[in-house]
Amino acid sequence: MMGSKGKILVEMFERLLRALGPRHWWPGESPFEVIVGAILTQNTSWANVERAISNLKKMGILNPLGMRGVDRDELAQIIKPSGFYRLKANRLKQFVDFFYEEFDGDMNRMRSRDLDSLREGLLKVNGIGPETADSIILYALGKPIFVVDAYTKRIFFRHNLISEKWSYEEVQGMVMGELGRDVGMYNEFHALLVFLGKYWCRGIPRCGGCPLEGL
DNA sequence: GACCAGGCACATC
DNA sequence: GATGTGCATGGT
Repeated sequence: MMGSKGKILVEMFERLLRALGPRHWWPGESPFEVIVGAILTQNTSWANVERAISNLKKMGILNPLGMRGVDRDELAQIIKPSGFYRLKANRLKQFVDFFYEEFDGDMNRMRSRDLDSLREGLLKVNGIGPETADSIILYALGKPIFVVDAYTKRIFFRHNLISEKWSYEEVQGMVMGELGRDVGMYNEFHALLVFLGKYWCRGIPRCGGCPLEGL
């Protein structure tokens, strides 16, 4: 039996999907590209990440072997447009090290690890926090975990589903408890919330005419 | 020129 | 556990 918050969440999801259509997330041609994007987009606009991704593709190093081979300082210059570039070059290197140590650079092997131990492992990598770990698990590996981000918190708070001070795990736990495990829905819901946050709350009008008006 | 963007680690209290 | 700060580019 679904709680009252669950009903609001479902209504929210259905309205957003109907009004905005499927978002086809995550943009990226491979799981590895999705992971790199997840790290590069930390506190950074996606437009800037796209430039960095495009540079990586041009250099032919948007793959595990290529990224392992490139020099850290050179990598930093290549991803410069994404901002925090020295920091992020380190983080990408740390992830690739982890990827080879734990999974021998094999995405299928990574995918075959169970969700909880995978999340635990990812969180130990310096530079991978809860949102990045969950984005990797959901969007690169297709496992059922709900991704929380700044937009999600803001929208849920404004619709009285959470308080402002709920932790990441509390928000995530609420959603997963109410909705049950559904990879397809988690995928679409998070994408829709980000889209709404970017192009409606900030971009175009304000609250007037918003698909969630009155909820 | 201020403010923001699909966070995270680390220092300090 | 809560709060503050550095990290850096490019768009509005």
